[in-house]
Amino acid sequence: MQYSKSTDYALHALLHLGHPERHANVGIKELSATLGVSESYLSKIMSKLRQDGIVRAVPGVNGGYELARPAGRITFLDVIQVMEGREQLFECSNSKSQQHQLLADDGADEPVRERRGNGECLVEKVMLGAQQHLHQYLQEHTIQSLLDEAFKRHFNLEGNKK
Amino acid sequence: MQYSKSTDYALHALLHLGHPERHANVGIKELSATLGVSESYLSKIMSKLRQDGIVRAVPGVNGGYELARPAGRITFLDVIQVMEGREQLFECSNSKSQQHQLLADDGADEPVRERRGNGECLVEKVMLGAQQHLHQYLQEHTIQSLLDEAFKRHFNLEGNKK
DNA sequence: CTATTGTGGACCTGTGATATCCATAATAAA
DNA sequence: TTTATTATGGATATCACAGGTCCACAATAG
Repeated sequence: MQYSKSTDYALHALLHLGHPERHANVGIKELSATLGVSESYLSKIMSKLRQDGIVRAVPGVNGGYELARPAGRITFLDVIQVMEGREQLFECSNSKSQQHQLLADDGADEPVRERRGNGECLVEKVMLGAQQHLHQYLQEHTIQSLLDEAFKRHFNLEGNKK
Repeated sequence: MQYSKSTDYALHALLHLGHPERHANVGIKELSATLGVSESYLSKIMSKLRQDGIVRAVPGVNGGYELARPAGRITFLDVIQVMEGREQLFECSNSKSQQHQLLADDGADEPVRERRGNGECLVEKVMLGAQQHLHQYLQEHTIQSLLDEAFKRHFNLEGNKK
């Protein structure tokens, strides 16, 4: 259970695009060279980011990519969901509510069922909670906030050197 | 990016074993029938749980499985890590610290590097934070806490019916 | 000794991640 | 308008892994 390399590449590419002293359009060549990823593969990723409105792309001479909105409004969650899809973290495979009566007192009049009629599995419920926690955290971190952090460190290091 | 079915099966199997009115050893046949999963596949999963000390197994007539420790000390995280492995949620693939200078001011004297010499990638750092949040949540939920929740609901429903 | 029950290895299949290559479309500059 | 540049999308290849089956073997109770 790990985020894919595509997500890695996407995040780093966006950080490059979000750099304050970038010119408007960054070509796939520059991105490819910077990240050390092949142009062909990286362009697939950028294409996906474009389809989901994270970046804009312009073909032709001097074309390239740029962020479609301010870096502060591109969250980690946004990027991850584009690359990894929006399925939920966990799905109970016993959705047919078969003999899913984990807690059935055999022979009792009122078996306690772990899953109730409304298709609600308690395991799934816990995992949904986990997912919500995760997503909330990922939403609080944006391309911009990471850039800020990087610059903060830069200046701290500068200060220490003197 | 989703937890595997094995994790699903494992959690449900443990809930079955954790049921207060279970006899000591539950055979693979009973588990298989309850979960609706083939014996052969489920036994692989139980084997794994045994190797990691989550359950105990005894072969032979009247053999079967039982929890190796109280249900309150078997957390969701425990189970997930057995089934999914213990790799971290995200790993920066640019570990060779190549030209990973995402924030390099071209031509500036002091390029700000997103990754510093100590192999610390800021993207990875954010993701590690996410992982910690997730793990903390998953550690707070145990097989026992889910059983308790199920029984609580049971009695609430009972009350409503009268 | 025998029936029962878990263990572990070999094997199979489909799917998805990672990646490459190429033809095509769009665009700016000459 | 032509040409060079740059992004797009389809086809394809490879590989690992999830999910699953089958079987021989070991351990155990009666």
